Amino acid sequence: MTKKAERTTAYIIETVAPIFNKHGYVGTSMSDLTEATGLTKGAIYGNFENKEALALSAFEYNRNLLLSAIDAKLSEDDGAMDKLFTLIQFYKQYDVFTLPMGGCPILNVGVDAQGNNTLLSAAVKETIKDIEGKIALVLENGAKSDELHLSVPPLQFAKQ
Amino acid sequence: MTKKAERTTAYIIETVAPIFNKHGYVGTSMSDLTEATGLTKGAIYGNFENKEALALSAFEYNRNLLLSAIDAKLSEDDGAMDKLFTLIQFYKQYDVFTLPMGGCPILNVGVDAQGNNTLLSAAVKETIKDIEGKIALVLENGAKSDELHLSVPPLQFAKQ
DNA sequence: TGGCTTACATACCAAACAGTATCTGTTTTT
DNA sequence: AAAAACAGATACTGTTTGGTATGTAAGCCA
Repeated sequence: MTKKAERTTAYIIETVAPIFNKHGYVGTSMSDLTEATGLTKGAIYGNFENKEALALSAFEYNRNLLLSAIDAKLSEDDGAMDKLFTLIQFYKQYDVFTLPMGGCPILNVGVDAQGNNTLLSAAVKETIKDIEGKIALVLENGAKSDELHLSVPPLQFAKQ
Repeated sequence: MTKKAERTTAYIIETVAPIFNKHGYVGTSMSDLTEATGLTKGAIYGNFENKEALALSAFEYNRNLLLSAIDAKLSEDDGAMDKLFTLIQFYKQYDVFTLPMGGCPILNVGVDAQGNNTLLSAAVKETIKDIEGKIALVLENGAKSDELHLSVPPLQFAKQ
């Protein structure tokens, strides 16, 4: 059986992730989090070093949700063109997908952390590169498509 | 001669606008603003009712900067297609234009105020409609172009 | 130039902030 | 079942928050 603390750590992240995503880092207070989780500050600070570490974990949680959803969509089809098509389909209903986590985490955290939080900002940039890499891979594997993928990928995320 | 208070009110807005735009509403403290302006809280609260009113004025200041820049670009040419072209040119160097005001105010304030600030959020929506209206007008005036302008306009701003 | 008015500074407030030291109850392990 | 380890609650810290009441100096008009 998983240790008690591991479960509450996961529980905290799950509960806290959409709140951080909606209200931003500075816009989310520890009181908001204790209220939402039903736990106390002692419990939260027992599982996370500080607020920033918690926010980082929360972002990574949302980020993984998003990345695995993309991976799932990409593995549905075989052809490169088909992959791209379902990916575009996915981004067309992107807002309903990101609704439960409080909007696009990349956009929200990206804007929020811009001038405030170095660590979060770096994590966002890395995630964007990750997704760009995934798309670039699809393009490269499809030998029929040209190499315009250098300028196109960034536009994909901004659309939402 | 303009009254003293009017000038300091304008000075406060000019100084404060990029700060609010960069750090967000909650991310900007009154201390940040007193430090940046060199004034005291008494001075600021003498010219603005509260923090929210100040943030709103700051956004409207950035918004006007943006809108008048668009208007200036649009009045350069005559033909509808030419107007659209220079508009796209403008959005291609949009990031360097919005750099002095701390990034795109619509995106920044829009994301920041999403779940937090009703007034700011409404002001952003109104601004987006304004810009959409300007583009729609260009499309309508050019009789040669179709009426795809219902779905296209929203994409223009997200690109940055 | 005098006296009224406006503009700004000073000093302060209660509330909320992130964070922590300590204690107690509950799991594990032996 | 007893001992050791751990998870979580309580109660508190110093600091910063937005906001204000009062004091003072500058601006303005007669």
